[in-house]
Amino acid sequence: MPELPEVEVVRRGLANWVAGRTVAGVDVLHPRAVRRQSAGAADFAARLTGTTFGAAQRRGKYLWVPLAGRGQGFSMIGHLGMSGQLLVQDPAVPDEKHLRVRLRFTDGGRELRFVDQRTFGGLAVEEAEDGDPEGTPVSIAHIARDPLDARFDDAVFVAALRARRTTVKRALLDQTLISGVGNIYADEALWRSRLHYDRPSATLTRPQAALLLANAREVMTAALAVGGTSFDSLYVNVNGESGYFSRDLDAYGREDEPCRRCGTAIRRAAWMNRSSYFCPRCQRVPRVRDGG
DNA sequence: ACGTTTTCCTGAGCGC
DNA sequence: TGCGCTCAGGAAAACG
Repeated sequence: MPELPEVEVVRRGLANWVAGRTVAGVDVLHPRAVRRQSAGAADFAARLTGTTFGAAQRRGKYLWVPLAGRGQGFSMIGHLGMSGQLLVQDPAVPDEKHLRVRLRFTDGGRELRFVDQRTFGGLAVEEAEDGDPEGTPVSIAHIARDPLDARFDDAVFVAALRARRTTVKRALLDQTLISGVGNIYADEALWRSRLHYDRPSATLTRPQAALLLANAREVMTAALAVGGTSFDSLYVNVNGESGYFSRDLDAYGREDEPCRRCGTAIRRAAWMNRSSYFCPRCQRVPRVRDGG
């Protein structure tokens, strides 16, 4: 499942393979893949055709490519959802089963393909913030910066986390508070911080909140260094290759396996229609003292 | 206004 | 063999 490190790997692939190339044509094979485009698939194709791609950017799990030439002032935004892939593929390679969008280039070289089994992801051409050299799409203004962004403000995050009336894992997954963290890296950051997912965020001390942030940053940096986390063929880089971080996970997906700190069996709990993996010994919810 | 729940989607895996 | 069920989960809309 693509979270920050996986999306960053894809962003780098786009920067390497499609920057400076001009779009010759667009095939939308599934309208749901461009549902963010309010005027529809034909509008998506028309807005891209003839534009030149700039350097790919990323915020959290969103990525985008600023457009130049006749697309000036707009960006192509993408989100991989759960199973989205952006592949740079030789035109001779047969269509993937779940190919949703194809972009062909004027140089006749490798095309860009958006492949997505579950169709939670998508592409769109959107207006960029006025005068922003990075072409940040207006529609993601509400997404917080991510912890690998030089402009992420640690002190603001720590204060906001402690001000929230919610639980700590919900807060980690709230992209308006901190972006890029999904279920896998949330569980990993909590494990490293010895915090239970249902811990009320307002009960964290300032050092605990700072440690949680540092651990989230650290685990995502480590994952990025080895190409991200892959469990199956659903997450790959633009060349179709998997990452290797899954072997280094300490909590996620390790139900019944021994905690690498204390040996206690890792537990999986149903949580918000998904799963939370945690060590029942290292990560306890502090008992709420009753009234007295 | 804010926090919580629902909704979207498809394929793998499993019990019967 | 096939059917129905559960699970995977990001983010925005809908809800309270």
